[in-house]
Amino acid sequence: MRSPEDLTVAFRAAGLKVTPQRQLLFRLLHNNSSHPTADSLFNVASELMPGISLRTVYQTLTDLAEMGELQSIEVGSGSMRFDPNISDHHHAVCDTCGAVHDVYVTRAPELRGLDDFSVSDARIVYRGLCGACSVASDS
Amino acid sequence: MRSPEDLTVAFRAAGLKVTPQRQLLFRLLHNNSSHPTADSLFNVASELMPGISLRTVYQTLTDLAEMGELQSIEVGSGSMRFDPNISDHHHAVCDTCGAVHDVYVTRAPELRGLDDFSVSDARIVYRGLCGACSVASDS
DNA sequence: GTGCTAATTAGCAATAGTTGCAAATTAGCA
DNA sequence: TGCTAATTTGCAACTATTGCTAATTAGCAC
Repeated sequence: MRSPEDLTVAFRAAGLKVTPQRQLLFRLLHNNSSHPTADSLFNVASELMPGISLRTVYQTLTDLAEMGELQSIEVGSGSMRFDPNISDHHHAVCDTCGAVHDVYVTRAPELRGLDDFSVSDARIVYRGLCGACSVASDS
Repeated sequence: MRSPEDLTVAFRAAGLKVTPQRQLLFRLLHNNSSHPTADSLFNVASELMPGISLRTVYQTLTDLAEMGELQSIEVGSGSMRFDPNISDHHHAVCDTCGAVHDVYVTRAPELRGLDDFSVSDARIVYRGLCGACSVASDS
């Protein structure tokens, strides 16, 4: 995702308005690698801007995703997560703490059984134990 | 997933009862590669056994998944899908018709950025156009 | 076959996450 | 400064799923 400043320009160029709510969300998402849900973002945003609505958070996330500034990912936690890292990468989810980590895959897997299918996107979700939880379970 | 006959034995061995509802679902799932949702199974089951409850379909799917006879998969369609194919494979989803196909991957991808994470499972979801939809869009 | 008991079913309420809608507000332009 | 379309908010609605409970039933012992 681009910087809040760049997004301000991009939003205006797309005929979208730049409101204080959106600026706040731009800042909260920039360089955010926590893969937040709409709700967790709403909680943080509410501290800084009491009265902001969850609906607005959803709306802005949808706008950003439509502009290609965000990736929305599903990792089986029940709610959608948003990732401002739009480089080609995948995700690893800790079964214990639920944390989501970015993963880069160097060798594209080779497919079988996909004779008649043109692939436009591939997403890998790894599951397992993250470092911290793996240490915690040694006892 | 094992045959309805084998599942009957396995359920009883696990202290679970084998009801007509469950037997019907065993049959509907056996060799089923359509990756059905609970609701789509319920619709088919209702034709054959009017009065069967959606709740029972969910319950039986949960039981089968817990016994390792079914894989539950999420492909972003909003609802869980169930796959009686429990061999090591992945899925390809057509963006046009929504059909889900089984995919086998021969070469495990090599990871970067996962220093401290012990992977226990990996799931790949491909998106694109299936053969039929790709033909249909040539015009 | 009969009876017992725990498992199951069905129906409905409840929940979580998300989206639709409409009135009031506001950004951004002329 | 004023206009207008975009936005925000609050709430209702919606979908997929699970919780709960009374009534039913499978499967065992006899």
